[in-house]
Amino acid sequence: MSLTGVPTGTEYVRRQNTGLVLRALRAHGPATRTELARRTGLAKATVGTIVAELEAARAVTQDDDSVSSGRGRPGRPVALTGESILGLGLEVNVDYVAAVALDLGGNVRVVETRPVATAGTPPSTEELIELATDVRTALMADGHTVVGATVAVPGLVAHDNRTVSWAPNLGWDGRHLAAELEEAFGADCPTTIDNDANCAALAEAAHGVTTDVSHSLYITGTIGIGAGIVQDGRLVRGGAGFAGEVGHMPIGNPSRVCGCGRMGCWEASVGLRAMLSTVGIDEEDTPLQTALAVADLAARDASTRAALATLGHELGTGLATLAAVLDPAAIVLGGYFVPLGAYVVPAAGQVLAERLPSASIHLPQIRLSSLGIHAAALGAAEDALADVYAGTLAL
Amino acid sequence: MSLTGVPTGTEYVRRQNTGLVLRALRAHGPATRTELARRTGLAKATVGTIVAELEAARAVTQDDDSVSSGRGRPGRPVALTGESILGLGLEVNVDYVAAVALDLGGNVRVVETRPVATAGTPPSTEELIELATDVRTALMADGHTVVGATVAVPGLVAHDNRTVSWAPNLGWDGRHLAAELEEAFGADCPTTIDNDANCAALAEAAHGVTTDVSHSLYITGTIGIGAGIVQDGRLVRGGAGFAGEVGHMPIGNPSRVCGCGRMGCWEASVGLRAMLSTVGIDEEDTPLQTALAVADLAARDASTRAALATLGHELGTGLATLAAVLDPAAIVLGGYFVPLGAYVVPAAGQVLAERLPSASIHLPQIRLSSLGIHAAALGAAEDALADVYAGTLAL
DNA sequence: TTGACTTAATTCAAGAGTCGTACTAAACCT
DNA sequence: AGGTTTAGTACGACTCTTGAATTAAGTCAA
Repeated sequence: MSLTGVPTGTEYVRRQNTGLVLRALRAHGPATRTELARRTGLAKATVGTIVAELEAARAVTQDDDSVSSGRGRPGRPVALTGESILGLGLEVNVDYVAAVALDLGGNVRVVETRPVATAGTPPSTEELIELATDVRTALMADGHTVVGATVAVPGLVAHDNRTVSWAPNLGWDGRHLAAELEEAFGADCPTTIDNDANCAALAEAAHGVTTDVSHSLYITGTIGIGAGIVQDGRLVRGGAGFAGEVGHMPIGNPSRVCGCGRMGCWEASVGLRAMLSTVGIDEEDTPLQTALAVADLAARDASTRAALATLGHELGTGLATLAAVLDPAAIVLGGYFVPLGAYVVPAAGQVLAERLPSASIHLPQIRLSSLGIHAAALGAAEDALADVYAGTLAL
Repeated sequence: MSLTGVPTGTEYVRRQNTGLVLRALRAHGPATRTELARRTGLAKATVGTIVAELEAARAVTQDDDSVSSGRGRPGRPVALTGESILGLGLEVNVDYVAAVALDLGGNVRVVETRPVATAGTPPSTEELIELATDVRTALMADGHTVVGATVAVPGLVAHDNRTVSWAPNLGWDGRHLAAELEEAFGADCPTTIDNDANCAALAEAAHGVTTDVSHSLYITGTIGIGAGIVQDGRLVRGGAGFAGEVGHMPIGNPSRVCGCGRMGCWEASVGLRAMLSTVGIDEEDTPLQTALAVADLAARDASTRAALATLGHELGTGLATLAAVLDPAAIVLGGYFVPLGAYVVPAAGQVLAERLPSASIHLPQIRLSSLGIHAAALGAAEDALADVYAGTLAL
């Protein structure tokens, strides 16, 4: 309990209220100044000056067509513009690097994916930096301003959100990735790093299936299992930034050997490899293709369906544990679970309901991710814009 | 992602900075205005006006003895006073109700415990209200101001922090406890409710063994097992307020029958009853007395020590799971674990270390609670003062 | 077509805060 | 007794929000 907080001045108030206006525009769409005053609780005069400032910063634009609501002077709505301020989201994975640019209106402006240069080896830092700088320079050439970048990494990210602590699939121990990217960008483009599950959780909360709740849990499902935890709209990161490393929880079949060498890890029961070995299918190029092949088989074969139900049972056991600890309103399954949802979710949901700590506790809903392959990159872009919506960033 | 936040004015800035000054005084003790300016980063003039305001509100007092540091005009330090502003913490348990009054300086002014009126039955709401009003009127007669009250309840508390959702040990389903207490207090004394594990976690973070970290996990150990989760100095409460209900996680010996009727709940392996049945001792009046008796036996008997080590192993399995999810810097064991720490912690720590998701992750320290029986009530009192330190409360 | 009406947006002065500078206060040192 | 040094205050400049007054821009009805 050391001293926390910084001295606050009146400019802080302006920033706070600017963020409020931006969030009001994002949450409920374009609106006149008067309507914004109603939404935010600010005085009309205040909204007026804030909107003027945002207009000068090219964050919002005046809609030309004035909207009349019957009587009186018609209002001139302002809308978040996609032309100026963008957040850049980057994603590194074992077989590709990807970039997503998101504008203030919540629209995806750019999506670019590049497969790894030499197949079989993970991408190098250079490949990521090249993609990032390419996309950024292209955007700037079009007159956009990239206010920040965030990289989603499959691995442990230190609490400073600037250093990769451990990414065994990439072989990137302890890299100062954020600093390297900032240097490559040259100019002012603050860059942070985050875990891919965290980013995906943010993406679902902002654009996916958990926009309606503020406490959610995202489960990645590939070879490893990870979690992104959202509580009160904010990510739970843990003391050192390593929260959500749920793949190696001692849950599920205790006799299964995990890739980490231990026995009984959760991902040894519900990870992709475990699923394949119970179903008896070979791995394809990507987790998603593999899952689709399994889904195909399950549609025809009852024993495959039974195996997937068993896996769903183990999945539910872990979800019940997580739900007891975190009490999420919704749990989102991502990765390979998405194509197999029909076969896995019922069993998981049943275990979840059975193991609820008390009947008074609302059963968390299990939902399937809707964002597809670029969830993490999208969440990273959202994160890059977070400072803008928070009002922290001077525009 | 709905619209969050409220309009902010300049008075908000004052409140924020007032909280900053109060926290600076709490964290590092009495100080002159100049020293406070240095600690907080505020201008000397600002500190001057804030201190004057706090003095008028009788929150701080001028130390009479001016402290000279060699040259120059000596400073006149101000200190948080214990005479005026107090937080009232209340605790309900199966066999007693307790009250703790805490002043701004962090000193406990009053501790009062009342055993349940009719032995064998849990306390009634009336007994709690009587204790609360008695203590409060006595404090007010002495000229103190009670700025708020918080009740620690062994059970589920709804997210509004005003309603008990489920307290099977008390038989208090759905009570509007906060409203009842506020009515009994009559005047202005905002009252909230919180889970006892949450309160104890707060107490340890403010006055116990986790003052040095901002991410911690508190485990209660009585008949049931609960957890209080602190992340970034704030409690993690979950979507409906039910986070930390870890007693019924499916962890540990799956063949053990839990009091809830299910199999394999964690508390069926590490709860007090489970411990007693493995050790072969009868329950005494309170969990603590029971634990002391067991500790006594363990000091002499090797098989008891072995049984406790086994229990420690199951404890460690659950802690490893929790650590993987939450990444706390420290884990605090409370309740009956405290007297048995020497026999239980080594085994638990070993499992925790073995099951760490990655070698890159810092091993959470296992610590024993230092606050004794009144941890929850103390944490409740701390919670009642939280608004003051946050600067939210007008004094 | 014109004037009343209604609603949107801006202007303006008042009030609340912080901050840096200048100034006063209170000790010690020589 | 006067100089030096540090603590605390007074004051004007600046920022920000707010409510009231004012201006702007439509509809509606006669």
